[in-house]
Amino acid sequence: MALEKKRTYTEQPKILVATDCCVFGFDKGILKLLVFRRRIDPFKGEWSLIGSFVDEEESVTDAARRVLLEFTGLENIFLEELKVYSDVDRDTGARCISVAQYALIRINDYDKEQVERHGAKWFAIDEIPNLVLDHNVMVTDALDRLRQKTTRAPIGFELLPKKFTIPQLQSLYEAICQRKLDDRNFRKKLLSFGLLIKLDEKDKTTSKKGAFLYKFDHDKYKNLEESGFNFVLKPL
Amino acid sequence: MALEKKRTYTEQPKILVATDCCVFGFDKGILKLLVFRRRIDPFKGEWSLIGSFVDEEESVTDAARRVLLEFTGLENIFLEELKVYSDVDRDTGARCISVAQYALIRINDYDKEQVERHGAKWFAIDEIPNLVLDHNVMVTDALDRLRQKTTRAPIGFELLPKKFTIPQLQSLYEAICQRKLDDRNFRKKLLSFGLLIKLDEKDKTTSKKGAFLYKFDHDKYKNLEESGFNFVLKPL
DNA sequence: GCAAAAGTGTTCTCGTTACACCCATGC
DNA sequence: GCATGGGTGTAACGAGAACACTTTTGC
Repeated sequence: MALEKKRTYTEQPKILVATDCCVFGFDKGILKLLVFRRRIDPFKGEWSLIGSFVDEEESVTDAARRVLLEFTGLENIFLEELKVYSDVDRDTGARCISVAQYALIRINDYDKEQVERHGAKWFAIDEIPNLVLDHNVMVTDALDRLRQKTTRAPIGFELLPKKFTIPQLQSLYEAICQRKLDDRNFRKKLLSFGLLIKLDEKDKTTSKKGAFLYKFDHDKYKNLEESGFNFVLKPL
Repeated sequence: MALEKKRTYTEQPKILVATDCCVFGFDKGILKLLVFRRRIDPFKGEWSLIGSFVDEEESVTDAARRVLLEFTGLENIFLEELKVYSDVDRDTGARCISVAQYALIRINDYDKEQVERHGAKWFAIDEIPNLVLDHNVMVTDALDRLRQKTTRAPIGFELLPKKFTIPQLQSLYEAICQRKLDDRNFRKKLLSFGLLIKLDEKDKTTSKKGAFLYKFDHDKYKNLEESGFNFVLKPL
């Protein structure tokens, strides 16, 4: 009866708690992950997710937002808990559990200087190098989650500029789903939600004709969501 | 630059890590939660989820399985991580983060003596009392997750006896979804997966005619799942 | 013989899929 | 004027929703 013996908080073992963050970005049709050179031993200098130990005076989320701000200069970005990695020997440096998270950022918004100063680098998701500890597993799990979640919530928009074109949006979903989608059906479906606001501007960087820019209507989505609406993109 | 200063593991703050488990059962058409009387101060004697601190020598999952075994006598039950609760002041006893989990058990399999010895009790999910700390929030979140998950994975079966009838299964889904389902459509859909094995026995406890018993075909499901099959029950 | 739960089929609707051509423009 | 990517409509199909009656048997 372990619990019978341990009646007070002070007799309990304390544990190192870290949080590691899979930061995804989307650039020119390619989904990318931000990694950096680890600064502490063991494995100092090897590729690692962005992370930190959790401090006494902050929640796990606070800690994750703190490192994200430090590494990218960005605040108010999409961040969601993935899962806890707590195998006793997962970290060869010390017993340490890690709360993995994933974040989605607009790849052109971040502070490039800040990123470079930290030795961070973007890798295409199919070219991710060996990472320290169990970080490659975290990335695999995060990608699975991202694939699931994007089909059931409009979080893909977090990876695009505030103003985007339908072809851009489609290429994002194609990168996430790892397959080609039908132009007409994709456009029809996305517009049918009534959540995209068509602007009077065109983006001409990818074609001579130019593609109309849209904004995602966050307010309308919030309202719809509260009244039981479900964003569902595909039966996968 | 918090990280610049903190270069070694040994300078890091350690934190108490607990795991709390929402244990669900299903009995006579009602979804229930197992809670118990807390044994440590503060709030000693009040209703609480089943939980424990995580030990140096075990993973979070190990800790959860340890308390589940201790409280119910059950092993090999469905257990999944929910999320981490880590607000700095969530626990008034000490800084402590908790990894919430949820478990599904066959309500007649557990060891009743063991449960009573721990002062545990089943509550219908719409009659759950005030629980200590943030445990009521955990339960709300666990119910949301359970509702989501049961529509996308065949985990409902974990709450029923190994042999069950279609009407039983339907009443389970009705309890989880909180609404009446159509008999014919439900039966048709569930049987269409080809994952239920019809037995030669009937259960006569709820009707004179008796209803045929079925088993869930776990092996077949594993195979189908690997080849990309998705169990999808409803678009919610 | 009747109450009470188990079991069974069909139609309608709507969303998903598949598919091919014209449009606007910079060069 | 032509190459390039943007934008549009329709028909066939399949899955989900709605809906009512027969069967079995213990009392």
